[in-house]
Amino acid sequence: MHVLAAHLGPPLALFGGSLEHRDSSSITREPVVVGRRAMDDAVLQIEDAFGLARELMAELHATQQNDPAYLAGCCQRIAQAYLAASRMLGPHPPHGADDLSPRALPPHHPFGDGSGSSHGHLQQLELLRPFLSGGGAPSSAPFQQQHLGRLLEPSPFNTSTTSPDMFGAGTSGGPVRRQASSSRSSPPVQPRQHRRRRESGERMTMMVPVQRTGNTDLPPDDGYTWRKYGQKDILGSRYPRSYYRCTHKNYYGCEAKKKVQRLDDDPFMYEVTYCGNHTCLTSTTPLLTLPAPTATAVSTAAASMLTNSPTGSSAAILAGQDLVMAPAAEHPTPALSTAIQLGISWMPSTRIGPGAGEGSSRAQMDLPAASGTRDTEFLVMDLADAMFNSGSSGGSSMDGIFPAHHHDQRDS
DNA sequence: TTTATTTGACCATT
DNA sequence: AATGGTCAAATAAA
Repeated sequence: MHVLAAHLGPPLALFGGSLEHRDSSSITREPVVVGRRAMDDAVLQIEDAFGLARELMAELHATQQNDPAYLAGCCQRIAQAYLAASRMLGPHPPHGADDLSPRALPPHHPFGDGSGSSHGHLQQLELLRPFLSGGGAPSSAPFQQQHLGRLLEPSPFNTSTTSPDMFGAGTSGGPVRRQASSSRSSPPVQPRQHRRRRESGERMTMMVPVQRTGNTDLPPDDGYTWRKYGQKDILGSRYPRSYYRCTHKNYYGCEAKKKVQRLDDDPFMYEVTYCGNHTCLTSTTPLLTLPAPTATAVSTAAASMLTNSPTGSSAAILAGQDLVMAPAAEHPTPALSTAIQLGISWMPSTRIGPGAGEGSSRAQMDLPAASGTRDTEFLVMDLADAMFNSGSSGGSSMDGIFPAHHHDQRDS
């Protein structure tokens, strides 16, 4: 419960906020003709399905797996994911596929719309998975995946096996573009694989005020650690746009990204666009400082958020540690409010030390607090998590902890 | 020495 | 061709 609530922090707040639900039309597609893009999407879909299956496999050997309803839900999600892939690959859906007719988005894509289908509720819960870190039924072991996710190795599809263009185009194998300035002897130069700009489907945009303390040039911390990988001047915008990816990409293959851009007409406000979901799972420990909400309340909040129109006029503003419901907000459900409050409470405890602003991308250290309700396993998890978060994100110091997780050699 | 940021080039998409 | 997104060498910072 604590653990679940921990991940209802800032990210969950996004769902009640001034989101712009952007839909990439390329995701909703007709599968009849399997073109290259459709094929790519199908592969991604399969990867997603496989990831879910892996999670279930890992969980089967974990501690709390004997909830039939929960397991059934897991199986159903996996089946949905595979069926989605199947549909993308051909015009003839398998028998009974309609019942499980998935969405056009990958099963755990955070920002799918999940509306209008009979299984919308399930989808909606699934959409929250990266934020809830528990995609199961609300009343059944809702936070198992919190730990499950950390036990998981990086998914195979997060390596270069299936997406070499995205993950394997590093200095080790890919073409060297700046050979003139490179002192290394370059390996046999192959034609650079065209970088496929993965269609992340939908993105979520929110307005975030500048930090009110410290360096106001930094966009506020959102609870995750990010590493800046680019900056671009945008046509018609006074301020450049910054590109961030999750700091933990190299170890957990976390593909979460975000773009941050200052608004022209309001320099004290940032537009933050999140793309992709976190597979790294950030620290669970901040939860310990919270009063424990019921799993039902949290799950209801999540579902309520998602059943509300994502493009609704409710404007949640994440202001560093504050999340403010703008006056224009439509009537948020009580559960929604609860979840948002959880998010608020979560923020301050996640940062220790200077440079906590996201711009600095400094590591965070979350020390596990004593809790009589958590068993030893959880404490070990927290310890590992603390190590995870305290360690540098890309360096060799992590090798001793997660030696097997080095799939992306690009910038290591 | 290690890690993060900067920044210009490259690439995909429109 | 224009534009936005990403890569990766160079550089800065810790």
